[in-house]
Amino acid sequence: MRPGGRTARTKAAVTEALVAELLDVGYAGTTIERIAQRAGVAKTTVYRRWGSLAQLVVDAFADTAGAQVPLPDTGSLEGDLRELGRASIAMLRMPQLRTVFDVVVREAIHDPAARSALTEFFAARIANGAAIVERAVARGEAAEGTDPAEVIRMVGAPYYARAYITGEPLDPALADRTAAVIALAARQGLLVSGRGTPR
Amino acid sequence: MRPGGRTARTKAAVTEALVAELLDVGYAGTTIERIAQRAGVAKTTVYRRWGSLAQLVVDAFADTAGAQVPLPDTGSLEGDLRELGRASIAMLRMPQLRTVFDVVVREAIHDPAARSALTEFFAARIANGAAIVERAVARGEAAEGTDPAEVIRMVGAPYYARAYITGEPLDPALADRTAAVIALAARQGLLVSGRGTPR
DNA sequence: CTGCTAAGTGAACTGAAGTTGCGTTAATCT
DNA sequence: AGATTAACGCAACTTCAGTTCACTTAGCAG
Repeated sequence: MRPGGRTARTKAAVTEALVAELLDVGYAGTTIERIAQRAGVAKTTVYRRWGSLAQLVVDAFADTAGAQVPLPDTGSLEGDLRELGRASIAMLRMPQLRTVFDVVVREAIHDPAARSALTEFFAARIANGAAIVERAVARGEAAEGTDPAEVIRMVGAPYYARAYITGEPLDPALADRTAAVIALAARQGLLVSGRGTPR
Repeated sequence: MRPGGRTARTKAAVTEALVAELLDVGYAGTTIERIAQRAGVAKTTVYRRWGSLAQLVVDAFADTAGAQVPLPDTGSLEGDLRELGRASIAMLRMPQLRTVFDVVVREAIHDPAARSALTEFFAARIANGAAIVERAVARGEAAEGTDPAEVIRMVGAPYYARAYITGEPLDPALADRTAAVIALAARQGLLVSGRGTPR
């Protein structure tokens, strides 16, 4: 009963109903009872398997988030960082993805399960993006010893800060400026690991 | 009855009880009923004046957040930005302030009242910090036409992104590196308003 | 001092989220 | 195929946040 049986069908049905409900009535209006009804499942089932709405969302996110985004390779560090930034902005603008992401960010503030799902999501993205920086170092566009993780983190920070903290608009042009700033810093050796670098 | 009468006393008592409860049992464990009890007030009163726990927190935040933080003036842009960053990190580490801030950030994701409270809070901080950049331009440390708001925003982004999005640790040393990166970018004219600058 | 009104009180009520117990279905093992 | 067991369904129940309403108190005006 573990692999592709009833369990998997139920999970798929519930997850689909969840996303549909989130889009229809928003997180505030979403209830487990309605999701269960929509998925053609008893609410007991949902409560037993997930326990709460938040955990259900986190679970759905953790499943989806693994999708690898193809890394840009424009030939220059600044170009790659710009593409990376545009991808982040585009992601934050996809309604159905954003809805789920919003919930995870909210829950992560006080729920350890959501926190680790989100942290792992970014850890994977950062690890994935490191190749960009390594190529740049090889080309001499970034100083020897530049910390790849720190570069990728710095590139993403402005978008997320705007979207979730200051609440300011997300303009794709922001990616241009951010890429220029970080590429310059990397070239000048301001992002080498070690001094002034946490961890 | 408007000024310093019963109304004001009630508000003060409830606000104090709110913060105490948040610190004692966390947001998840906090209920309006307990706050009312602790404040020596009927829960009806709280429901009528604030309507929900979230709005109560937002109200408390909006009242407190006006406090002006003294601007650093170290004599150099990088030094000022570093101090600014350290202040942000320190703020995010004060438990009772952080508790309230966490709730506002959470609520801002789906509640317009919390969203505008938070956005206004940062707008004030950014406006306040602009003087640092203007001094730097006057000293020739930043390019003519550098957008003060953008500099301040960029300096803050990494801390908030770490605290609320990626969930990575907040090391005061992060302020050093961030200040160096942004100061360099400002000097090189990468943060002038106009091209590539949203709004 | 007397009356007026905004604000607060307390208790009863409502409704829906979440739980429990037991019977049923469906995948897996031999 | 029959036995086994994990997962699901259903209906009743519990619990508590949030509402309602009739009544009381405190500040203010004339």
